[in-house]
Amino acid sequence: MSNLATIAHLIGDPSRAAMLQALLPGEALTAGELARVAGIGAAATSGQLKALVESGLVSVHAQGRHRYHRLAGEEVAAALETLIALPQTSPRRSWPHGDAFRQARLCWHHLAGRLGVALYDSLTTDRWIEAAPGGWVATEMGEARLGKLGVDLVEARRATRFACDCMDWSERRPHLAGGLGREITSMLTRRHWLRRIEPSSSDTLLRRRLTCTPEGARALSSEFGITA
Amino acid sequence: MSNLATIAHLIGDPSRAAMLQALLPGEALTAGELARVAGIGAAATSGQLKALVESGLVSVHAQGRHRYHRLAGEEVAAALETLIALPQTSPRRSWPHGDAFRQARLCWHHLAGRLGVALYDSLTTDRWIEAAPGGWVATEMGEARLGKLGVDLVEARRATRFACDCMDWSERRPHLAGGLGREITSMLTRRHWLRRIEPSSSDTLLRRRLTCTPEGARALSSEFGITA
DNA sequence: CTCTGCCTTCGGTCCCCCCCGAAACAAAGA
DNA sequence: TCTTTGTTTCGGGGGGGACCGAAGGCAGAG
Repeated sequence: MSNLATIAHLIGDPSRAAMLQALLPGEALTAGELARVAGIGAAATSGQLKALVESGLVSVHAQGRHRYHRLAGEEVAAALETLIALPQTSPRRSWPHGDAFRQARLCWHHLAGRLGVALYDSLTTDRWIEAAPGGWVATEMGEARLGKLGVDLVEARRATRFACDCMDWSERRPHLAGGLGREITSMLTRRHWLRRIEPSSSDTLLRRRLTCTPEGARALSSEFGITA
Repeated sequence: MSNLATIAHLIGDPSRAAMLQALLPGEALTAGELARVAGIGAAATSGQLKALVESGLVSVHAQGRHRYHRLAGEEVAAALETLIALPQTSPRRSWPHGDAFRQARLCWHHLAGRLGVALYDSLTTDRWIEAAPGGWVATEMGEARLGKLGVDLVEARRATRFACDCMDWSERRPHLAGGLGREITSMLTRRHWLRRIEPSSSDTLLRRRLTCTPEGARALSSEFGITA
C-alpha cells in the first residue's frame, strides 16, 4: 500500500485524530489522558497508541507506571496543521472559541495564529532573519537584538534543518517555526508577555490557547511593531 | 467529527489515495482513467470521486460524456506532498525508480525534487526573489532576468497568495511553488530544457517524472548555476 | 507483601464502508 | 433509431478494524 494511504488512514480515525490534536502543542500526555480526550476506553486507546507509535507519528517515553506520548517531531505537527488548514479555503468559517483561538496558540512549542504570522512578518520585513538555502538564518542585526531580548540562539540552532514555515491554518500563511520559533516563544512566555490558558482543560483547542498580557502588548508593540 | 479526521479519512483509503496521487501533477483526468489507476471498477470509482468532490479536495469539470477531475487547488497538492514526506525521516529510503524520480518531478505544475530545490536555492541566494509578508516577490534584478528568459511575470502574479514553499518530500526542503513556480516550469518545458516522461504511463510516479535535456543541463548551469 | 493504579493483551462483537454486478442514464456517432 | 462508450445509481455481500470487558503485568505506596 502506498505511504500516503497508510499515514492518512492512521490520522483519519476520529479517536486517533483527537489524540493527535491533543498532542499538537508539543507536550507529552499519558495514555489515560489521551483516552479521556478521545472518549474511548483504556483498551482501545492502548491499541491506537501502539499503531501511532509503530508508524512513527508518535513517540513514547515510559516513566514509572505512566507512559508519556508525544508527537514524533515538528514535521508531524506541521503536517497535521496543514491538513487542518485544508478545508478552510474560500469562506472563512467561524471557529470554536471564535477569534480568541485564532489570535494565538501553540503548535509544537512555537507560536501560531494571527500573532505568530505577525511576528514572522515583522522579523522578515525588518530583516532580523533572512531566507537561506536549507532554512533561515538570523542577520547580524537580528542576532544582536534577539540575544538582547533573551532568546537563546545557540539552542535555536540546535534544531533540525526543517527550520521554518509551518503552515498556519487560520491565517493560511506560513509562520515562524523550528528552533528559532521555539526559543522566541519560550522567551515570550518566560517574560510573561504571553500566558497559557487552561493547560488542564479537556478541550483540545482550549489547551493550545495563548493570551497576550497587557505588559506583553506594550512590549510586542515597542520591540516588534506588532499591535496585538 | 473533527475536520482533521474527516479529511484524513478521505485520503486514507488506498483507492482514493491512488487517485489523488495520480492527480498530483495538476492535470485533469477522467473518471475512467482514475478507475484504472486505482484498480477498481467504474461503480466504485464514481462513489469515491463523489466523496472527494463533496469534501472539496477535488473539482470536476464535465465535458461531453467525460468528467474531468483535478485537485481542487495548490494547497491540496502541497498537503498531499507533506503527508507523503512524513514517514521518510531519518534513514533515507530507496525509492521506486530510484534517484531518477527524486531528481525532478511535477507537483501541481511546478518543479519538485532535487532540481526544484536547487532552483529555489539559486533564486534566493542570488537574490532574484525575496521573502515578503504574504509570500515572495521578485527583486528588480530578478524581474529583469526572469522576463528575459521568457517567464510570464504577470501571469505568475495572478496566483493565490499562497505563493511558495511547497514541502519537498524527497529532499525534505521547501521549493518554489505558486504562480512563479508554475511559470518558471512552463518556461523550462517550453524551451525544451526539461521534458516530461511517459505522460500516458499507468504508473502514478512515472507520470510525474521530468528529465533534463542535454541542452537544458547547459542552460541551467549557465543561467542559474545549477549542475543538474 | 499486599494493594491500588496505569497500562497492555486477548477474545469477541458489531458496524462501517468498500467493492462489485446489474441496470439506468447521458452523450456522441452510425 | 440503434449502438457504443462513459458515468451514475441501486442493492447486496463481505472484510477490516474499532470498541469493549475481562484478565494479567508492572511499578509504586503503604
